[in-house]
Amino acid sequence: MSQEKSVRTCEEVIRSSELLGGLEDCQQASLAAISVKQQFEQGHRVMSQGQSCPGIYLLDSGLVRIFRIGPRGQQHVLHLCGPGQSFAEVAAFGNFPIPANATAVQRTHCVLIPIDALQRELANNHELCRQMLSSMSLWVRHFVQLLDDIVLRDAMERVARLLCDVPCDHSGRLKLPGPKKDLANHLNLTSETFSRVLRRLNEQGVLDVDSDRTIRVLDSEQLAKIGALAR
Amino acid sequence: MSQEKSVRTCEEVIRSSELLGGLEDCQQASLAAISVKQQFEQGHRVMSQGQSCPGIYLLDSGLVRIFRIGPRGQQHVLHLCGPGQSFAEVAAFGNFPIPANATAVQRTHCVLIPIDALQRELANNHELCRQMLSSMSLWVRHFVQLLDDIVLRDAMERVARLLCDVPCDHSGRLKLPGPKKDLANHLNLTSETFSRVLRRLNEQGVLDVDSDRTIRVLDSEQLAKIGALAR
DNA sequence: CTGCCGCCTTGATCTAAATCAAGTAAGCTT
DNA sequence: AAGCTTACTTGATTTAGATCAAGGCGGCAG
Repeated sequence: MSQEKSVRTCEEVIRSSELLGGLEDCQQASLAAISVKQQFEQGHRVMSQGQSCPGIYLLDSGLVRIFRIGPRGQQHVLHLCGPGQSFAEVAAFGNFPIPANATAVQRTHCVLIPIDALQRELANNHELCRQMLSSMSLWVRHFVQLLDDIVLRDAMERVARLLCDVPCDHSGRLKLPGPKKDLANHLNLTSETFSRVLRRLNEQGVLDVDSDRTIRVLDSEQLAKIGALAR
Repeated sequence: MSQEKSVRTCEEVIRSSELLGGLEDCQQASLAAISVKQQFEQGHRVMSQGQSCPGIYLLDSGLVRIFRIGPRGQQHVLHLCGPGQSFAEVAAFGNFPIPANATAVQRTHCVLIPIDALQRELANNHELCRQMLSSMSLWVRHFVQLLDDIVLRDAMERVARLLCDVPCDHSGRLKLPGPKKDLANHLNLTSETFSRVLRRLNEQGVLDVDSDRTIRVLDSEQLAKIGALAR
């Protein structure tokens, strides 16, 4: 139900993507021309570490878990990739093998911009290059922030931060962008700890956990303070 | 003593830098033409979070600690920047305020490529753009690796990895690239833990700690195994 | 309807590494 | 040479969060 989103064209997906949405129409069109639509069922592997990079994936709908695996088989979720976001860009621009794994958390529709066409475009299109350089800089900054969220902040601070970053409707209601266990893991917490933190925030009157993945923020002031929003 | 390195010209420093060493001579020359030499004394602040980015710093000699500060004043060392390396590139390319602090660990000589000249060069020089895009991709990969070293590996594994990455002379002797406390902090360990891990590796016959910052690797096989070098 | 399987919650216990607390040693400045 | 300071080592104790264990609850397959 509500899976009729896949009617969007490649060009529409490109236009509404964070990575390429800023390009001019003609550039978007030329990328769209050589793009391919792909669909992944829930739980299916999208790519694996070490593979050569097929290109850039842009998400139309669904959710993809990007993760790495440790020496004892533990997973770490680098990124929960939602609609409008992209993955495998880093390997595509850097021309190295895929550095992480990806599986579909839900059924997912996406557009693949094949690597060779992309490289051709990059070789010719200076403006594209400049924009992607800027995007990659932001991406470095993002990971640096994640890194020292994990290093410098405790469990409650990390969760508060996450909640502050999730878009929130008029009445302070927000929807978690994925399963709690994946969100927790992304913050380097167990789902147990995540759950306990939410409860404590609830007890302190900062939050109200509605239905499963919906949360109402009662005191966004306090939440921001816990998150220590002096980046 | 041995501080006579500062005789190198801007162009020489650019040529031997990891970031810009791959450029053509004429490009290097044009950047050198507008570069400025700077010197920082031990302990001096080079830049602070939130400042606007003055440009790219390339290290000629010395050592710079790049770090962020947590809500309780704790530091996290993102990068110990040595000769040939650079810092502030990310903010320069992304055009945002400096996201970290920097102080000189020792007296440091470096070359600053001012931001405006750099931006001009980037606007005109497609090849430069492409190379920097590739560099930033590698930089993302680097931080992702650091991130899940910290998340997925225990203290001994992290230290083993660090030691494997440090260049090592013919007879297995290597020199730590900075003070132990900074290296430890970079791996999200205290210097106490770092010290204890080295002792254990010594007891296990993998290492022999020579003088203060020099270590002889006795069993590099074993060291690599502990580091789980299946990236 | 029933049984199973993920996801989540909650409580009890455990543990890796932090923190605290002494030192030692090397490099300075005076 | 005496006195500082900074880097490092080593041991004892603490702790945040992980792990283990036991349900609860909702969805969906049969």
